[in-house]
Amino acid sequence: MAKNTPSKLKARLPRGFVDRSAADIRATEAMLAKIREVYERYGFDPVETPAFEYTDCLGKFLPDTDRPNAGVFSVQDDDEQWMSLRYDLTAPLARHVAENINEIQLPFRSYRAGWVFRNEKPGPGRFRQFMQFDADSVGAPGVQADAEMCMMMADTMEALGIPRGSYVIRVNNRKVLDGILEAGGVTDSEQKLAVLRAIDKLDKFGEEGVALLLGEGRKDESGDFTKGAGLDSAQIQKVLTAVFINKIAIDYASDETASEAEKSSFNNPPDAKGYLSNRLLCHALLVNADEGGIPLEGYQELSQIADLVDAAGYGPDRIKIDPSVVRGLEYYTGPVYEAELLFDVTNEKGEVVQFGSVGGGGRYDGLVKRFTGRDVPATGFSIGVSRLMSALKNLKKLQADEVVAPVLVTVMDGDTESLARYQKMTQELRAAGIRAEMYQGNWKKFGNQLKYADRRGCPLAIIQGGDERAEGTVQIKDLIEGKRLSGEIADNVTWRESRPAQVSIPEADIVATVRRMLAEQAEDRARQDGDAGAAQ
RNA sequence: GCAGACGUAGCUCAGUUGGUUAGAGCGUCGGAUUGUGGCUCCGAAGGUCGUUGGUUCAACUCCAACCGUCUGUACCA
Repeated sequence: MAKNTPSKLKARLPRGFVDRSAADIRATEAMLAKIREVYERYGFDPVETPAFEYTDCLGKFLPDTDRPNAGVFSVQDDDEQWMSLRYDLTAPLARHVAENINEIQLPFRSYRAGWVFRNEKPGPGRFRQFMQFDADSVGAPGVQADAEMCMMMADTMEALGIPRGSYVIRVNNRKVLDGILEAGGVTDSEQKLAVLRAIDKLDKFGEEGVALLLGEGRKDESGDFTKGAGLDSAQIQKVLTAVFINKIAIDYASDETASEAEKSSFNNPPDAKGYLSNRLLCHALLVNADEGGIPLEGYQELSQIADLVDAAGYGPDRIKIDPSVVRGLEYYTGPVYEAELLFDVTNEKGEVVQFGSVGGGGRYDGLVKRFTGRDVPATGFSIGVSRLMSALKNLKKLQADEVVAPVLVTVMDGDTESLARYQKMTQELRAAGIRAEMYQGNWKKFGNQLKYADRRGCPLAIIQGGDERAEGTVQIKDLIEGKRLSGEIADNVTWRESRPAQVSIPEADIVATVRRMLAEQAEDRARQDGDAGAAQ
């Protein structure tokens, strides 16, 4: 017999993309709400741009004829213009501001959450579609705008339930890195990039690894060789000293010189003997830079940020000046910052994974100017919502209060008059604000209706057959309690006939009874959660 | 992009020095039980062994290419 479906279509998800479950969506929504609340409180307003932009507006990735989709997903419009799916939310914002520059009142403070797309190799925790949540101040030239961004990031982390000490916002300045390279005699742009990449690998390969990458290169465990930046040993030393200064020369503040913010961060993390002072660190950086012949402007800006956040009560446990922060290679022109989690993140297999940053940003003074020709300084940051969510799952800080499944109104008789009665009961429950649904499958198999309710996690089932209707009652079955009782009954006939956890009530009392039973179940859940919490 | 490992049922995995008809557990569906979930028992469906080509009397097994997954690495706005 021939196969009747010879060319059955295979259902498959494109690699690097995921379907999202109800639980994921609800958790994401909860996170977005918390982030939004912080941004709103800081006086930012929502603005949204579309997923597609003309490719030339997005930045450096102009489709070339060989690989038009390298890095970004691109398509050609009817008129042959190249369009691309956005790969971040910053470039589209710059386009929006430039296009509406005459209507927009600067400084323009806005936020947006949205999906972005990158056409690159997916890996664990790395997808080709993921969500970012950005906030930007456009037309804000001073470092006070950058300092504000850092503080807002810190507040956002805490609003999401990440305790102080479990995250840190690290701040650097692109001008610092440029200055170091300049003083080190690194002028070739390829070489500059190689140096920045090497510095960025600190958390992955350690200081020795970075030193190798700054020099000849480094061989990884599989024997693959990565070519280095080719600096000589004097240059390497200069770069390492300037960049890793707070690792090399840890300079703890004494109580006499500490600010209130620094004092409040004392002993946090708990076993720390003292604390690094952002202000003293910046002082040391300036002195060092001066001696090393490195331009001072970047350091002066960092120093201002240190003073600003300190005065606002943000200690180095929350916002830390760190000259090793690199942050992307493209459009940043001044302060750069990134949010890092300080607790271990484990994957499904229970292994600790390198997590990296969960958000970052910086000053991009040139981005709007590309369109307008006039200086429009801007600064902003982005939170990687998808990444952060997988980390929060770990910390058990995800919105835990599960949405309770609907009450199921079962169907005993399928004639229109009966169906109308069931439908009316369902609507009465809904009108009372109770999630409810009428069984929509094959009603003739009553066992399947309860099986459905069980697997769906329904808390209650409403049952009214001919007998109940004749006496004007309904049965309400507590499926949670019934499940518990099932453990005590081995024989199926007894199990069926005993109708466990089932009450008979007058039809008029459905809403009140359902409401009461749901409340009781909620109390039970709360008690169990409490017990579980206490046991930990 | 580069290197390596892997690819057998919806899932987790057996298996074959190349030889009739490829197995198990779990899951799914049906029945025992036409008005009651779970347990138990009985039964069924589900595979061109990743794809294509090659070697061979014979390929799930050997070879090649491709596709996909995973690991490392490169790139990462």
